[in-house]
Amino acid sequence: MTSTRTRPAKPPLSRASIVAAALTLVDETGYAATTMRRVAQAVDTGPASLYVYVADREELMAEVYDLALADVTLPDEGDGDWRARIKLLAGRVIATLGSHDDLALVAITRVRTGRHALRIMEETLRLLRAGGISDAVCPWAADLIDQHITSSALERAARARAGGTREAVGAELDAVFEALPAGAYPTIHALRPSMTTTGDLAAQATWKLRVLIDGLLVAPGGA
Amino acid sequence: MTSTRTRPAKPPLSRASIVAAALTLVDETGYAATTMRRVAQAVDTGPASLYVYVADREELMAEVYDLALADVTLPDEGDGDWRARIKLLAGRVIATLGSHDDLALVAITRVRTGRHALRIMEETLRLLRAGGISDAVCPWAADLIDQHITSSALERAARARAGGTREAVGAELDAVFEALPAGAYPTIHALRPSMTTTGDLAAQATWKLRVLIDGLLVAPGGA
DNA sequence: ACCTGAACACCGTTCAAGT
DNA sequence: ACCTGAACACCGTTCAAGT
Repeated sequence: MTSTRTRPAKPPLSRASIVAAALTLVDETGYAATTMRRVAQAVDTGPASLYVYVADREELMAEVYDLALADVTLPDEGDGDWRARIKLLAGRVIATLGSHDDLALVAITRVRTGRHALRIMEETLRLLRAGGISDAVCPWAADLIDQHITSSALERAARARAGGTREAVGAELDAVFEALPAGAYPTIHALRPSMTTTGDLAAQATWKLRVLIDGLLVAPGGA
Repeated sequence: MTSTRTRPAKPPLSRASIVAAALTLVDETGYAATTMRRVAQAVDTGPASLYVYVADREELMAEVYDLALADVTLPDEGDGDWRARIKLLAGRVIATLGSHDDLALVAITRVRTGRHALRIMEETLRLLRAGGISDAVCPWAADLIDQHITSSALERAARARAGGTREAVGAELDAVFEALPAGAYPTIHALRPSMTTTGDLAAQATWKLRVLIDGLLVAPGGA
């Protein structure tokens, strides 16, 4: 015991500690509420000090995004063929991003060049190529999968945010559909039982990935 | 000439005129820059006055979103079978939304129950059903298509925003890929020629829709 | 040389006070 | 009854002035 301090010195400010604090804040208070001022508060400094380590909020959030992706493990040989592995990988990214509120919004406004984003992109392309998808089409396919991941993560985050009110949201939407004139919207009316009964969300997610990945084989450049 | 006024009286404030002014502002200055204060300025009043006609910015933007969709024409009998028509419809919605900056962001934070959104949803479901997609799966397919429309519109808006700097963006990304160690990212490295050469954007968009729609037939509940 | 208090130029929304 | 000026509680970012 060379020190008599009863509380540890707070860690010195650094880019990594700021990014980590921001991710925690995203989880605790949401993406929109994670402001530069609140992040500064979380690391016990003033907002101006953050700008020594990050250029702006967008850059900070891009770092937070990539930190979140660090949790994604790549599928391995035991996980099946290339299609099964791509589906598994995409599912994992959706689950991970979707658990951090609207963090996936970063993908909409930013080209992501972070370490983990690249790691996942490399593996996606590798699997596509292993599956015989032509070189010209691989980037298109990866982009399509990435679009699906982003929108699905945001959908999942919205659902998580609704949380306990999930039934309320479903009921509200069902009420909208019920109120629609059956003459003008016959199909919505007829499908109403299946429209709101989101039923098995996992089955729906799996089905979507199947359409996307198995659909690669029917498009030109597919096999 | 019963009036001697040299300038017409400005139209009285109304929900419709506010929404129309907001859409114009989105086109001229962008989605994020379309603030309540600027919309108020455009209709020659103070920001507080808007709240007589709309509950908040989110509701206003939902109205703007639906107004934009008014421009989308549904395909007709001459446009081919159900798959061709769904692709055509989706393509039109993507083109329309994508031409109004990030207006498609509305779809991420909101359940859209506007007149035109419902009109398009009804037609999508009708075509899916006409194609023999099972009732249980139709809502899933419509949702998948809707996700694709939203993310593609946002991608297109981002590209339009880059505008003249398109080559610069591509070159920047290519530089990132080139700088990657070929050892750690062999596939990205190998595919680099095809990665940035976005080549024919229209062909890519068509290819994606083909994967999605033709993929419906290979998934369970498809035919 | 490094850090930051205070300020700048904005936001969305509310509500008391006017007409 | 309807409308709105002024205020409230925030933002992201900058920079002069400190240590």
